[in-house]
Amino acid sequence: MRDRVLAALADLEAAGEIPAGLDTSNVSVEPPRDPAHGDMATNAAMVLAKPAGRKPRDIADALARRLDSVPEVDSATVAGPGFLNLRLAPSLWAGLVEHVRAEKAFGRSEIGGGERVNVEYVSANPTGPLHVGHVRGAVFGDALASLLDFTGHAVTREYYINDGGAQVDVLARSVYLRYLQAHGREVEFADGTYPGDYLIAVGESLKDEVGEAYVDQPEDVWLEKVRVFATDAMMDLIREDLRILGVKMDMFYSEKSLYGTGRIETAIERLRAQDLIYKGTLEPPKGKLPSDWEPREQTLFRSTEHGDDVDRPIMKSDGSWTYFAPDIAYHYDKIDRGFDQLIDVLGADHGGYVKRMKAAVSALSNARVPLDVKLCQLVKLTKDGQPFRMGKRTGNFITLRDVVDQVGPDVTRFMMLTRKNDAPLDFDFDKAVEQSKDNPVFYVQYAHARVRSVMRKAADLGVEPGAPNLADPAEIDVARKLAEWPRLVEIAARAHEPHRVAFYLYDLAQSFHALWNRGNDDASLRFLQEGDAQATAGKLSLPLAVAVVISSGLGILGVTPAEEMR
RNA sequence: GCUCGCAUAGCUCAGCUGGAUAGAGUGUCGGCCUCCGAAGCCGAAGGUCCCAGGUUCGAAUCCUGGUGCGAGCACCA
Repeated sequence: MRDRVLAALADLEAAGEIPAGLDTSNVSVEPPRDPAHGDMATNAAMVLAKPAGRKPRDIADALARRLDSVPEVDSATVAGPGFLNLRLAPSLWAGLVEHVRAEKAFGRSEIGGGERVNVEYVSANPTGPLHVGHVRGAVFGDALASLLDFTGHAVTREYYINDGGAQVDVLARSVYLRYLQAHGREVEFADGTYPGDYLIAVGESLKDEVGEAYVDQPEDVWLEKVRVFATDAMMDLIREDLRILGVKMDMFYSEKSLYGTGRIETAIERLRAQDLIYKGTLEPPKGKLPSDWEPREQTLFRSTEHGDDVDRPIMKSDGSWTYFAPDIAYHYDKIDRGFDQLIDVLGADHGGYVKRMKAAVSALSNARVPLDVKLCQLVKLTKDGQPFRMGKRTGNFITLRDVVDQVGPDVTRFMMLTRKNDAPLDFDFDKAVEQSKDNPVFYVQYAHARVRSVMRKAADLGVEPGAPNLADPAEIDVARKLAEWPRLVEIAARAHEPHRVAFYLYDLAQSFHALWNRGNDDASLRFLQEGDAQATAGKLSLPLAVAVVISSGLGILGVTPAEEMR
């Protein structure tokens, strides 16, 4: 439609009514907020008034005369300060609905242009099963990846395994204690070990594997072996957790695999070549000083050159790498693999980490590869009106499995996407289980199920969908909502905001339910026209088109469209 | 103290990257099932879009400065 308007503008230009060479990039042609204004509206006259040296109303009038003669436009009227409202012919809506019904890929786009995008998400430490805090990031990252895929990007979904740091040693020692326990020894879980019950089984299977080989042996005999054994076991747990949530990764990338290969050194050298690495002593942090602060000379990355607030240590004073160094190497590896864009999905507690990582990626890629870090805020779990508390110390926390077992993967995923990622999310267990209208998942699935129900009945009657016949405002309303889908997908993809899809689906379901209920009052609006196969055929395309969009939208979110509600 | 994020109806939140009279859900009040599934629909009431400036035809949206809340802030990842 925008093309029509631009063509009309070109006509005006040719006719000498407006000056040539105007910048039309700000001209928008969109459905207006208030449908009473028309089907489409353009701000062309207001945008162009100033550069053209004409009054907005004059341009709008001239444009209206041109557009009136376009066949798809029923009427073009000037309103307000210079808006041009277009009323489109019903036949155009019918054509759209038919298109959507026949074209299952409606909404898919190629705006990504095959750009290679790496989405890293979850990346939970391999020290235990995933808990609720991880679920949000997992669902968000997964939906974002699907959204980018839907819009023509070549997406890689990736999990970074932090198996190189001190926390996996802690894990290994904790498993060792369980191993001793499996041999009947009395053990004590000191601070700084993981007491979770989930390690009992790991200790036992370690016993099955090595027998008594590690009992009463010094740490240097078993630590390395137990670490590998334990992290493998934890990753199996995590993979299983992801599976029940319906998250599929393309790639698990091990931090440990970076060590001893010179890759960290290579990445650091690359920074050094740009004079971004130096030895120095950081200023103490402003405000409250940590009690044990003392100045230390460290190897630092000059991240301030790339927008960070202070330079960051990459090497500890004892000469070993900080966690930041392998992270730099890991991101360098992503750049090296040829990605055009990187996205990290992290928990909100990593906020302080964003600038330094962006600085590193900017430096390593000569500012070629953008890194977008999406921080997911906390999930506040409530049940019976009471907040759930998780104690990491006690090893007592709500696991992903607890949530999925109780409410199912579909509800879990949808609920996690009903808030934008940078706002905290309330997850109410009772409502999630309740399956009532408080629960938006069911509202959307219900719409889909209603369509399927109609189709089953139509099939019984032997009626096939035919050319759509739309007349009633409620029908046009649904069609209009469908027409927004491709544009919404593009906006959501550009903004990296999959939650927009969830809200859109709710809106679409709403206008569909409204139409459905209009059928209660007005029999002519029912999809199944009793005893009139031809009329029924004309009605079936619209609900089918709705089902097409709902299922591809839910597909992006990773939620199953329901065939029927039970 | 610094950094990042958030602030919109009683409550929980959308708001299409600057458009017209700011929208849903929930709660309150009032209606709709001999009917393709009422797990639904329709209507009413409810607003200083945190405050103050600025940018322009036009601001909830962009900029500056405040206020409040949250998260983070040197050899932990």
